[in-house]
Amino acid sequence: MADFGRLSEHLGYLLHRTELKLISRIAEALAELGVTPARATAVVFIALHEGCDQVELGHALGINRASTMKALDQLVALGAVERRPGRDRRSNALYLTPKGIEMRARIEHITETTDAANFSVLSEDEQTALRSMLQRLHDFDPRQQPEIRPLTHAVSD
Amino acid sequence: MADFGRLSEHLGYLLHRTELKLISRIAEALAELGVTPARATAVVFIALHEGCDQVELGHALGINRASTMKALDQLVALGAVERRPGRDRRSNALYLTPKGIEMRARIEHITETTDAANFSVLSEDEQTALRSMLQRLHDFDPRQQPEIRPLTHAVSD
DNA sequence: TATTGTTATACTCTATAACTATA
DNA sequence: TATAGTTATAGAGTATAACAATA
Repeated sequence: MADFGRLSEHLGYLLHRTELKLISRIAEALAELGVTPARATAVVFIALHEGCDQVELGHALGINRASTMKALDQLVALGAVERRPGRDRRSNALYLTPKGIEMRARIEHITETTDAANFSVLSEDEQTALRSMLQRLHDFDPRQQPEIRPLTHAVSD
Repeated sequence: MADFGRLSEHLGYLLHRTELKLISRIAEALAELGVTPARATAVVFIALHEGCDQVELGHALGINRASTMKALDQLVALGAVERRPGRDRRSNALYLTPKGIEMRARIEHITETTDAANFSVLSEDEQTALRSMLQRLHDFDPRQQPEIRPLTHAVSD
């Protein structure tokens, strides 16, 4: 890594640079299926939530309705997903096609294999500790923490 | 986080989702300076490598010459960076302006403060362990590892 | 009025390719 | 020939805004 001084020691920056490397390997491995990591995530979500609508999918992926449309159009063009009539006449119900079901199996295999290789540099105990830390970092919101106030009597506040 | 089944347990996916959250907070905090995390990284690099040329900057940022141009044009427009004549008549030497120097100080303050808040959910020991793990994950290349061969005599190979 | 899908449009970031000037 | 900067163009991914159909 290039010299970025103190930045190189920042946990946030290290996390960022590491993530870039790991996701590029996942992307490379998934390319044989014709999907990006984001599209693969959509396939997995639809598999686990058969009949969900586009709003639900978009919410899970963290993108809006218009972007969800484009992502879905790609997966429909790949023959992996189909839109069926939904719970009312406004909404679609999303389902994997047989090709999508096979794709999902291959996605899970590829991501698990790649993940295993990427993290094989860590011991089992380290991987457990890392998972715990990442879960907490993900769920933690520093803005909801109370300010630490000095234990002195302020003259005015 | 939405339900992604086994994917939610993958270290790679956890790392990815966590990184998305943390970088959005850094981006939000840096917005007051008018820079993205990537532009801020460029400012820090130029500060540490005064007189570097655009190729060196692009290499450090992991983007090509054309993209480096656009990034630099933005920083020049902000008044943070200037292009001076370089070591020969083809190349530019990049320097921070006084405004860029001040910006760099504020960038370091903001990123350190935000990082401290983001990671405050972990103990000091955990942060040390995390840093060690991220360093190793970053430097590790699973493709350069020898295949594990079974300890049997193969009939043919 | 609110929701769902859709379309058009635009913005950001990146890349490729080609050009200029220098080496 | 190779390198540094530049410019034009294109692609992927995102967003906003507006519209139609439906609730």
